[in-house]
Amino acid sequence: MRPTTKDLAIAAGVSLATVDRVLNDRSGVRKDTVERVNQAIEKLGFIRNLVAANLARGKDYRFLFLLPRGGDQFLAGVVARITEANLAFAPEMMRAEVRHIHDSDPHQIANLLGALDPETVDGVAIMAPEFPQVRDAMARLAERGIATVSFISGQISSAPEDFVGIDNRAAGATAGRLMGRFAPSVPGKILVVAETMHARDSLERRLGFDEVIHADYPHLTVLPSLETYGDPERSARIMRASFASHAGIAGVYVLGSEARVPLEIVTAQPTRATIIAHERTPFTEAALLSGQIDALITQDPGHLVRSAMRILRARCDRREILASQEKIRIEIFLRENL
Amino acid sequence: MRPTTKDLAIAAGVSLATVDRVLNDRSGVRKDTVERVNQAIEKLGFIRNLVAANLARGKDYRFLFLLPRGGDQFLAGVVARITEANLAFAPEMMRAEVRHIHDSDPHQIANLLGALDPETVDGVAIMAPEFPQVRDAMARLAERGIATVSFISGQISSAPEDFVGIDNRAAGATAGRLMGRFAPSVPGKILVVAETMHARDSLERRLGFDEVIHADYPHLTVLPSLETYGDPERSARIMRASFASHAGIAGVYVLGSEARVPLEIVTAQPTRATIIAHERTPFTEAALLSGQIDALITQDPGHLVRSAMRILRARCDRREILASQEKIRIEIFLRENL
DNA sequence: TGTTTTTTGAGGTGCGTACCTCAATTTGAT
DNA sequence: ATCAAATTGAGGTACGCACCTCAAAAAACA
Repeated sequence: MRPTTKDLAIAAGVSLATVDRVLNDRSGVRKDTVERVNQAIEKLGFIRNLVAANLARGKDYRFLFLLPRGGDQFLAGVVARITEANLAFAPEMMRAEVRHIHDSDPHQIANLLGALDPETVDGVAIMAPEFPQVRDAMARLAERGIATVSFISGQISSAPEDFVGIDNRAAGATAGRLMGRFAPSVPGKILVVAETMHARDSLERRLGFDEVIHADYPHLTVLPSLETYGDPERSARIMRASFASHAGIAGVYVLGSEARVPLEIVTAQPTRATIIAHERTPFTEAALLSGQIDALITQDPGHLVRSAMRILRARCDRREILASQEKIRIEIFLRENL
Repeated sequence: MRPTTKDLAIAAGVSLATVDRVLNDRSGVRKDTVERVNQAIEKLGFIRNLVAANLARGKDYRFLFLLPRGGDQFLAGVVARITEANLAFAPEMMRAEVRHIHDSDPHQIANLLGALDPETVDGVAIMAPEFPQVRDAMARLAERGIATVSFISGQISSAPEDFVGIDNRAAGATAGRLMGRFAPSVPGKILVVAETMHARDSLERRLGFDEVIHADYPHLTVLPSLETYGDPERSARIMRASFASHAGIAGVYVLGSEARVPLEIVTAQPTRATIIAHERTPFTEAALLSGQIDALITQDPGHLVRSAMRILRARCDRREILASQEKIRIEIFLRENL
């Protein structure tokens, strides 16, 4: 059986009360006593029963996901996974809510973060573009004892362990490698379509993509990124224009998670181009199956959500995480492994 | 706050004892009383606090992983993940041990399974080839109240929800697709190397591989599978023979998880061939990074292990699992997304 | 109707920990 | 040595539930 606090007390030659003081680092214990208890912990291999601890404390973990408002299918998937995770984590006393933000309004975001009450929220996962105000607000949250992680789109400042998401440069490089290997080995042009190049994710993906293409597939020319601004009409217009002005488009790389319009335009062209897109949504899935898309680079929304919650919980408990479980993989989907 | 058994008792108009009898379906409660309690559960949205329940019961979950004896790097990785998972799941009172078996001795395996004591083992994850004896032994385990899942290599009989691992046909198909797209579009031959074609996994992978190649890349000819029987010398010999007798080998597909020898032989050849292998090990990883291997089809050992443990635990608790979390993905690794 | 059987209630104990109080002991400063 | 301050011990209650016992109430039967 696992050693309990009682065993600890006996082994350290102190009382339960003292063990308790050490474990929850309350004041009023001499240094050498603390040391003795810690040695006993080491010696017995004591693992604190967090389950019992939380029972006693009556604690549950309440987390918040701050996500951009928007009709994105990918985001919808994330929200669905949060709902699922609420069920899966209910026995472990974890709950998460979603709150939507205008991702172009740093002021609103900062205000929202500032208004969070440590009494009602234990941790926040934030998906927002980089703004100094947001970064500062996150820092202040930490001071007030609310755990934070950047979610999917990392803040520059954030340390790797505070970021839940993929390495977007590597994701772009992966897309580049696939494009290079899938496209014919003859000179051709690559169209890159993004919602906006103001987002850090897009920039990094493009960077990684270009690196690989330039290094290993010099016969391919990557054209300047087209920005759709999430507007279907604009999207269709600029894409048609590109096809009109560039002959020999061999591939299309859709950076963002909204691939519908770009895809329609491409498939309407007479020549076949290799298409690589990001994120798995009902739409991209169908397109991959039907052969319209050649490959999908994705991150698993379910994993993202659960990972964020586990990390926030570990932060609350001042515990280490199991790094290998929390590393979000850059997944490649072909029709066969969907 | 979440409703407790007390709230339930009040809402149902019965005593705590009766609620307890219903929850743990003990006998001695009239049908309509059971019904009333269940309605109260429904109405309040009562979720039993499994954590407290297990505390009270003093229960912990002890699982067993039955793995083939063998020096395979992939298997070594699995074992390492089990050790890790023991740490990660310790707060949830789950433990797992590894026991090695001779995977060619169904009798020994069946005996071992038969000797398991429900008092000391709550669940078993079994990685073993298909033998009637093993299947029967697994069925008998279930009767004795020990949960079982097939691990990595599924038994024919096993229902999908009793299997933790990937769809090997799809994995083979994925390899086929990559091979088809990576290899030059000119006639060529594909070498397939396996440890043994007696294992179901190998057969299925080959099947999926062939399907895709035949359907979409008719210029490629898939040669009969070479079997290494895990013997490096034999392996080297038959591969050299193949290269000697076949001109124009465009690709090599390494079915099993031991790619070292095949790779050495291939890279010693004057002509460059596309190489696709399975499983991520220190060796294949290095080979992918150095460009010797073109792609890796993998399943995540950490995910496999944790998934098996979560599923076994859910079985013990007679709970549903979160299917999306337990689906093991067929991962594709290129150098860029490693 | 009385009698047996079934069902229900009331209450207790314990799981491993948190957190509280109060008194006893030790320590440090003077 | 003396006194205040810091440290420690002993013991209690609680968390939500499982599991036990015993008695009371209700239902089923004769």
